[in-house]
Amino acid sequence: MSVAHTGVTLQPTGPCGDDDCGIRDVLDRIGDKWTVLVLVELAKGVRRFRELERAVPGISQRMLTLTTRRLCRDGLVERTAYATIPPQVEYRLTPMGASLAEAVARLADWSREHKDAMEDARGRWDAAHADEP
Amino acid sequence: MSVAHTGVTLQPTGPCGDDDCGIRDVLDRIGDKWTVLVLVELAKGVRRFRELERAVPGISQRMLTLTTRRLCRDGLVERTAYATIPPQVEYRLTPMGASLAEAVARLADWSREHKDAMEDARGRWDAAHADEP
DNA sequence: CTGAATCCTTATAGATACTG
DNA sequence: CAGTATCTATAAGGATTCAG
Repeated sequence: MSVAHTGVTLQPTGPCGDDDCGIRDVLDRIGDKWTVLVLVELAKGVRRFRELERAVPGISQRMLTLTTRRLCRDGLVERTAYATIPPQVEYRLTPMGASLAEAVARLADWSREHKDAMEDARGRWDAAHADEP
Repeated sequence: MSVAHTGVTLQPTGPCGDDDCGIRDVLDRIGDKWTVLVLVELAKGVRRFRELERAVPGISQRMLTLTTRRLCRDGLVERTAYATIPPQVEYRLTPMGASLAEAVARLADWSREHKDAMEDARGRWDAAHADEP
């Protein structure tokens, strides 16, 4: 399980620069525009393609296809296709995908907790730098 | 706003449909290429501009400037400039920044725990789809 | 040393039309 | 319904130069 509640888990001289501590790996996967939204929606239960499309407003068919495929490829989502007419495809999180969704939800917690403080900070910053180019 | 014209403007994705859980908010902030790396480096202690540049290999001066400025603006990092010659500028995490770094470290934990499983999954997927376009 | 100002390349994603 | 296939727009990031 997790370690270190006292600070960021890092090695003393910290190779978080050269080949980092795994942070870039996750972000390369969920850092895009749609992945987490699909992930979070699937965390609510099994969804069909069209259901996902409606549940994630603004996503294009193309991006949903690419996003789900990447998630499947990474073993985070399982795809089940039924040879019916019209076709029917179900997506569901794998256990690994669910654990990622869980970890991501923690970040969302952080966001909600600090949203106001950050907006205040931005307000102050913008006010203090209102003159500069 | 005065930051916009310099280049970095992570486009807001808008509310995540019915319930914006805050996930997009965080990712719009740390989902870029450099922010978390700088964040994690600063979690190790106070750093000067050049120290950061060396500690985060591959980052350009421009991106380091933009990244630190954004972090400062959001109240995650505090900047202290000394009017020496040559100039000397120190960056350090605020408590809020430290708490974000902590949350991000949890995600890194997840990554390390599942890195192998994901690579296996990708290997299987690629093998199973070796023929298709 | 710590930036700011420009120009330029390339990922990423949006729009649209087509298909089994 | 669940995708493919193109084409295009945009902005994120890189390289370089200049400045306090």
